Amino acid sequence: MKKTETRIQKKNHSAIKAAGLKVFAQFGFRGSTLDQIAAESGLSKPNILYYFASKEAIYEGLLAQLLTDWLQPVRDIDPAGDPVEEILKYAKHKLKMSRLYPRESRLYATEIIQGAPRIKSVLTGELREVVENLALLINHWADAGLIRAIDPYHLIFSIWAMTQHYADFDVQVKAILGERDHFEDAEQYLEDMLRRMLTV
Amino acid sequence: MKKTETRIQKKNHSAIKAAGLKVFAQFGFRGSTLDQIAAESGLSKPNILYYFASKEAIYEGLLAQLLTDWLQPVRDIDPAGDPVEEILKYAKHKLKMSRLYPRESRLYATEIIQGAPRIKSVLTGELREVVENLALLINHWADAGLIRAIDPYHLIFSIWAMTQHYADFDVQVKAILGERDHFEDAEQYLEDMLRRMLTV
DNA sequence: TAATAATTTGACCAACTGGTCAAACTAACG
DNA sequence: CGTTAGTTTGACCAGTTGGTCAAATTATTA
Repeated sequence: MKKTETRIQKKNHSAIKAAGLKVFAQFGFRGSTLDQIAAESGLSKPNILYYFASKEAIYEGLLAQLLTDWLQPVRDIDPAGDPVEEILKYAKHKLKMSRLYPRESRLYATEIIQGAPRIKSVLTGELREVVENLALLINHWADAGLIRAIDPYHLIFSIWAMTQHYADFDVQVKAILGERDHFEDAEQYLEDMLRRMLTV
Repeated sequence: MKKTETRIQKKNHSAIKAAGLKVFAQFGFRGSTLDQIAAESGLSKPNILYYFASKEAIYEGLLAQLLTDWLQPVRDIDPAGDPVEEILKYAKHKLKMSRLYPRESRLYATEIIQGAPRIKSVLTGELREVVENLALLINHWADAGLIRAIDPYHLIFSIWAMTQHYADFDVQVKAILGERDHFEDAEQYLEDMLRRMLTV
């Protein structure tokens, strides 16, 4: 492939992606403008289009990156590990992502809320497959008496919902709890919840 | 006040609000256009602006309605009732709202994700107050030994996150579970989770 | 039914949109 | 240092945006 990326190219590509992430995560695809991304990145609009073919290309690049980053940790769950600890590890990882990369979470949320027009095939393809495998594993663990019998899909949804909530609804959480960091309490709560749900 | 609302006014006001809800919930404020709302409502663009002062007026009307609808059930929680059943009743009500009015949930989600520019004062005002009272009540119940000691704020967040997830991430849920209704299973899971979290 | 009030619309506008392009500029390299 | 490849930009374009307005149409009521 094209490993030949100039120093300038590298810098500007990432500047545009960072700016695009910031803007798209807040306003969604249709609500965002190239002018906003230009202003945010410090580049001119034509200059942005020199590095990316279109507004959509920036957006789709971000989404693609995101999806691989999110799917991997699910795949990394070890079937041979301790079930409760493996699920807990995954949930904590997801929560950490919400704390460190809330914009990515919001970008994904806006895309899904809008009906996932550009990634529906990934949802019914890769994502579904990965989740199905995890569900099988959880059922297997339950059958082996290692965890309590539980609906694996809704368990997964509850982990996603709770962890992403702290990124997506950050303003609301802060309006209620104040500005100080609340992720430690959230982790405590999440761990408590999962342990109670998974052990008999 | 102006109780004098014509038959036509009533019809068109609600047609515009319904169309606005549909469009805003999908694309957010900035991503939505009056032309879309016009097409969706079957009215012409100037006609819409005859009933609402601006695009923003439609949006803010929807948000205001939504907020009062969402705050009321929290206020309706009965301090004299059975703690677990009261919390369960609220959670189930919230889940039913997600099933019956997913657009309202998505509209709220987009607004919050975008930083809640138009309702931040409500969040730090009414919402915060209502949540604080509920948190006090939950702590009170715990002190009385009626429920397990638990972080009331994160409990509330987990209820919100899980219930709204089924509305906001509907496409994703359906991509994984298929198209058939999954709210019954969700309710079962939610009830199981809350009972485990609230009882010793 | 005639007059009045409410409703609807076509034509229009200035600002903004994503995107183009030739020309100017800058970095890299022999 | 000169040439070439890579970068940046101002000017521009056609389509869309929220919103206006006078005129036409329709409903209400005396």
